Amino acid sequence: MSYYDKVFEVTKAIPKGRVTTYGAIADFLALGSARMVGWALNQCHVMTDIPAHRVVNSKGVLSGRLQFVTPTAMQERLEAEGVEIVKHKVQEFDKRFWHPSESLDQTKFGA
DNA sequence: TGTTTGACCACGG
DNA sequence: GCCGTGGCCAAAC
Repeated sequence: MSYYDKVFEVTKAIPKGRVTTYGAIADFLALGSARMVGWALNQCHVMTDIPAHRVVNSKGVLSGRLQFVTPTAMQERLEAEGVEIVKHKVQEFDKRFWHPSESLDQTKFGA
């Protein structure tokens, strides 16, 4: 399983209405850096089953929105799941933040 | 082989 | 708020 497959697995495991960060995924998978996560997610546009809109940067900002079909698609999809977005930032980010270790077993991802 | 780029992060000015 | 710097690792050129 390559590192981006792990990123996809974790991303797909993000609960609806919750968000996580590139850094959290990188930390959970011990990939070495959050940049790998961003790069992997950049590839996800070809994957139809990856909720990449639930992944934001460390400040809760939808930094990847420009990679979606439309710059607003990411926000709209999040709002459809109950996540409020203002100025491209997740509201109540600390409450909506989800860490992979909260639901996943790290030993399943390579450890 | 070496350089640039990227949906990042943290810190500093 | 903006920009620069250093670190991170893989892909593309």
